[in-house]
Amino acid sequence: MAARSPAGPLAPRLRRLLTGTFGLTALRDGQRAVIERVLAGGHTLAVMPTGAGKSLCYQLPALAMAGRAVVVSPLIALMKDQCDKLRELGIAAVQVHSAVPADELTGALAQVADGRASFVFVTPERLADAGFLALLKQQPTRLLVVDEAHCIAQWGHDFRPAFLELGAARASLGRPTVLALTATASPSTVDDVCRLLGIPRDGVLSTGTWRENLHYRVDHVGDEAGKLARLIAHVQAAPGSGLVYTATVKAAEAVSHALAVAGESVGCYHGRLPAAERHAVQEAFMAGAVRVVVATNAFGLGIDKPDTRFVLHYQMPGSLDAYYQESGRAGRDGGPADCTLLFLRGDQAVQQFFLAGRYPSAAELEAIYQALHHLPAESPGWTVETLAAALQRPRPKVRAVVSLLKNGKALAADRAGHLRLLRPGLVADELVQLHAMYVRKREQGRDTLERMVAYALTGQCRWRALLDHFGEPAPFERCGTCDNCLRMDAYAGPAAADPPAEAALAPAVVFKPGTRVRVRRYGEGTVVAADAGSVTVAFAEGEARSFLPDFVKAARARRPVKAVPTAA
DNA sequence: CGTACCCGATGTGTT
Repeated sequence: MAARSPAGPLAPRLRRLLTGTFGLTALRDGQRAVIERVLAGGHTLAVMPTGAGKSLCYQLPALAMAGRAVVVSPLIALMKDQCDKLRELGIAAVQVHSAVPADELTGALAQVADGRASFVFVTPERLADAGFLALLKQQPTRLLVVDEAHCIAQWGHDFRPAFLELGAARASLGRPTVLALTATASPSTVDDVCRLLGIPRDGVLSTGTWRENLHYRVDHVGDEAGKLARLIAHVQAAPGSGLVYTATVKAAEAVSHALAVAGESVGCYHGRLPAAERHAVQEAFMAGAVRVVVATNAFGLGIDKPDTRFVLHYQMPGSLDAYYQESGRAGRDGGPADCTLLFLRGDQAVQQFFLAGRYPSAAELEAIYQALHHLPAESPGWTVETLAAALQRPRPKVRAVVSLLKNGKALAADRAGHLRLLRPGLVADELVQLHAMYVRKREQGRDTLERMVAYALTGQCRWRALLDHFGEPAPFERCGTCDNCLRMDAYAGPAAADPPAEAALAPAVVFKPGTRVRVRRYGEGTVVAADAGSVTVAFAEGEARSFLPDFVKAARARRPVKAVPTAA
């Protein structure tokens, strides 16, 4: 999967473009392999960290191909940025989204229709619009770029289903070369993206996830008050700029207030703030006028402050993907940075709550499907909006169901957005089958959350846990810098250097093979093997399973036995 | 208890 630059000089036309148009003398690691593969027509998913020069990976081949590139981006702000930069280079770039002023939009659409625009920046919602797609199809598209492609997996199945319709859009555009770009992708995300966009397995080029300057740690806390006190102490002790992530708007406001009271230079950022205020907080953070920003996951995409020295999580996110994305915003300048998760077991419930409301229920699917059989009064057909209003359901849910039915070829939308059933009269069984995807997604979501918790509870090297999750081999035995590695060093005995003051017993205990233990929900068994990260237990039925040490207790004592350190 | 686009309703200030 590693992106390796092929030997030999760069093709002259690429070199001319690189120096002439972009004023650069050389390509960076990983860029060349992506660019040459795309130029050869290979569908590609490029996984490279923020700041590694992802933009050039699509801009250079698009110009070299001398055809049009359609660039899908999840955020209007990102599109504006990229579009403006290309225009400054004298390149014909247009953008089509709701924030484009009417006069500019007219010109942009004209340039889309007659093919003058070399780059067309669009939201996935635009690309799902039949009217816009028809306009786009008047001219050939050579390259389809999907920026921040992990959004397909992260948002496509519920929050912004238009991402899942990229598959249909691609087919409709005549299957141009596809280039998907992202900074983080676990195997399951890679799978989603590749399947939707028709990217083959060998089209995944990755520069690797490990960054030795990030120091991970998990602080286990017993209650909310203790957590807040710990957070304040952390922030006060930490040098430089930093981010504090919370799971809710309410917590973001409470935590930023508490930090302000404690005398910290702090801003607050979440999706419920007016755009102007969000902008002001972001600018102040970037300029260093505010040292710390407390934010929900609204703060992230497109933000790059390389000298961010710490990222603290006040509440766990719902997945290790999200945790790595957010914590990975620290230390992009290569300098040392701390990534700390304040772990309170009860915080898992917040994520479970989000998960419970994420996907439409079978009853919702049924109600929406049935309503589509009857035309609304005095109207040529249902739209997502009128349907949501008539059924008094949240619009995101209606959108998700409509998208599911479209992908199942049971529904189509015309250019005005009116919905038409292609397969009326589906029986309950067939609807259940359609709904099965949501059931699977919910189960997946539970597993994903469990893995986040497992990361917090593990006694193994944090970087190993992260790399395992991203399906990458670790280039080391232990990172040597995370909290667990420091603890293991402390265990190693007096020979080791001074154990750090914060080194305490890991929450995980290590059981000797042969110990009788009791496992929650599984009953009594015998330890077969164990390390700091997991315990394998054999049960009477002859089956052996592995568990997190926290779930395993000594059979008689009914409480964790004292840690028996094995050779670390 | 979170994440964004989009679009139409309503409001504000200019000619």
